[in-house]
Amino acid sequence: MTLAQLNNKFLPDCLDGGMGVGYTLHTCAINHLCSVYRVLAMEKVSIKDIAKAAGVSHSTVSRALRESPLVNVHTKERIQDLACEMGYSPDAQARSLVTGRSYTVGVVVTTIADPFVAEVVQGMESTAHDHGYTVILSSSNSEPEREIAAVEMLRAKRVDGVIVTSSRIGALYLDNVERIGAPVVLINNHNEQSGHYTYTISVDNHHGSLLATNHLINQGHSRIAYITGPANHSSDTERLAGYRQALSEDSIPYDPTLVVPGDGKPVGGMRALQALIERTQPPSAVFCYNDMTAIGLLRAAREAGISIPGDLAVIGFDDIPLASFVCPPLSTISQPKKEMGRLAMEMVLTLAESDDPVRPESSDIVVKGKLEVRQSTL
Amino acid sequence: MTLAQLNNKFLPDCLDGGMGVGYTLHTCAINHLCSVYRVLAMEKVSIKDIAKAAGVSHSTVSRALRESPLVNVHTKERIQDLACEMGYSPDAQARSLVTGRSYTVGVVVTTIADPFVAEVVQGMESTAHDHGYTVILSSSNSEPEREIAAVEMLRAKRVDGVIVTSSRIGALYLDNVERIGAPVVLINNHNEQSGHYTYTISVDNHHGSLLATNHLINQGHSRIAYITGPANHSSDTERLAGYRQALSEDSIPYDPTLVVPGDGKPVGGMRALQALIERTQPPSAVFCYNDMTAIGLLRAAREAGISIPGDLAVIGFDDIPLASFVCPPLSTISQPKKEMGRLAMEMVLTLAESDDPVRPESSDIVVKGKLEVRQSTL
DNA sequence: TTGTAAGCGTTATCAC
DNA sequence: GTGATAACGCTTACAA
Repeated sequence: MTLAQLNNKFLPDCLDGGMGVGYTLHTCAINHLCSVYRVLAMEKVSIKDIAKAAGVSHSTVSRALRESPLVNVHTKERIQDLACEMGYSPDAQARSLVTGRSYTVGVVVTTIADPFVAEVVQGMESTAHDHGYTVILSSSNSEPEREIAAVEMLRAKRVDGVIVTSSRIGALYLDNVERIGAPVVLINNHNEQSGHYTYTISVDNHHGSLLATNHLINQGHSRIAYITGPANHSSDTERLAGYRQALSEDSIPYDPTLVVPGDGKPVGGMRALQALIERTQPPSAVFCYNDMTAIGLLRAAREAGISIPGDLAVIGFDDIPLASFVCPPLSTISQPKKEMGRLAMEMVLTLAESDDPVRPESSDIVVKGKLEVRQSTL
Repeated sequence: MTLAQLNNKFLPDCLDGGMGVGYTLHTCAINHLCSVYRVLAMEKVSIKDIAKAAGVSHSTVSRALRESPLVNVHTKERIQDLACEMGYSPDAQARSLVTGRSYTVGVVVTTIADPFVAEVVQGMESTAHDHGYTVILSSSNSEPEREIAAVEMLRAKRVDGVIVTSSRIGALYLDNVERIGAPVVLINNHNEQSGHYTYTISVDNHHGSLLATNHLINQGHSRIAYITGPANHSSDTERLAGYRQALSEDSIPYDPTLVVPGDGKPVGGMRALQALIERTQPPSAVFCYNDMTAIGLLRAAREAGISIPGDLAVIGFDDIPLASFVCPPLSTISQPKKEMGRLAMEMVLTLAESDDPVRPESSDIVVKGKLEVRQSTL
């Protein structure tokens, strides 16, 4: 059976919908047809191959495949069937080369293994998907040079936009941002001296901190400790400030020795608990920079025989999925993670799709966290 | 100052290393130079622009930028400096179009918010990075048609390979796999009737199940329940089989009523506990399909006032990060998640880079889990 | 050592 | 309606 003969056997309902971007081709029934087609499909079939087989020019094929009205409905169908039979898959790169849009956005994270990050990324991916975009994932491991290398790589891949979570890069970054050509939005940016000419999504750390500290105060605590996060993160500075404001609003004197250093990870929380219980006058409650810190603290407390919340009330920040499953379930400030991912993606797509060459100077969305009361403070 | 004049001001140490793929361009000191360059960088600069500025042909530029030996060392330097100054970024898509390699692999997951998946993906991403590849992430939400659409999209993006985790697609898939043109490796494939002409990485479910059940038996238990995972997953079938074999090896009669349905999620575990304690003769130990199930069960037990492991010993499967932090810390079978991600990525890259057109019929790597004893069984 | 030209798979602008 | 033809930015023979 020759190719010409096969080409005459058109399948009627080969396509199950408009081809649009051409991703629905797979549904055609040809899958189960003559194995000769398999072989044909092996060799990448291009628009030109279809043109040759259909006896038309490649531009006609292009039009037919993109549902252009500028093509005879009959030949359009014929071409679509043929494309389907031959196992055609449009080359997104070639298309991007001429259209200038890749329908791809780059996402730079510290590590995807961080449950907080993972949920944010899920929000991003799903909204990207809804808009017909795909996501390139890149990890920075919190190393600035890896982060900037990732951005450069994304530039080479001609992404339509970039989202960076928990960026460590500040002023140095901005120069690169201007060169990248695609919009860059930062989510929970951790750098102190940024905040000019950028697009950001971030949680209101100060507000969340007020919620957490006030909750502890309302529970009757007045000796309240704060375990810090990693140094030089603006989020930590802001959370500390909120903690101090809550204290002062209730006329509770601020005791700097009750601020003990952590690192945003369980081990930091474990060490912090040690430091706290060694004090002559330990606190009755503690507000931790984040849930991971609180969870480490919880674990150390269990090992040290300290009852939570009896001896010590504990509240965290983030509301990672783990928080409600630890023992006791952890009170915390819930960040709308998926929502933030969604917002970041929508912002970057809006920027990418605006044909207005001059973008707004900056755009910063601040979302508010929510107090989640669980057993660790009751 | 004209472009020509600027072009004469070559920066000496503009590049800090071999250009290779051209991702190190950003490090050049020009960042802080004349703002005229900024403007130039705004308009995408191509190899031809550099050629024009340098007064050579664009092929010479191409060679210079790729460290080809076929170019005068002096002009090479001149061109590299120029490229750097002008803020050149190579177009990976254009390059891919001609070389046929995109240095990109697609990763399809159920959801990245699953901590198990996230860790596997981290293993993938980091080894991809080490090999100079990038990762496109796509979520299937466990919906077969979304999964297959994702694969089709990846085909359009001309990825060099695809990794699918926890695939639900079976025979139907294989046809598509043959058409994709790029190697596809499945990791912890969940489909019953697959297992021919594919490349897979999976954990030895049967073996892990033996470990878990034997551990419970060694602890003196003989009434041991099993909470199943989602229906029709081969992993569940295999774990159940391992459980049964362990029982029979110790001459413990198999009681089908001790196998209660779960769904692989906490809620399934919570419901399962309810079912167990309502029995006249409840089990003294329970082996859960996975950690999420066990964690739900733990929580329900706490609420029902059942002591773990006093009243009921519990063991899970997976060893997600959460497992060691719940209360009591959960005994489980640890899957080498990052390792599996690494193996999958290396397999797909090996397949992609082998210029041998005929690939091995199939290649299946089975890794063994490890018993992780914690307080929930002691 | 360098330049010319062809081509990768598209879309887009013209004519016809 | 359709078909040449020219891009898009790059690599790579083949010539010079």
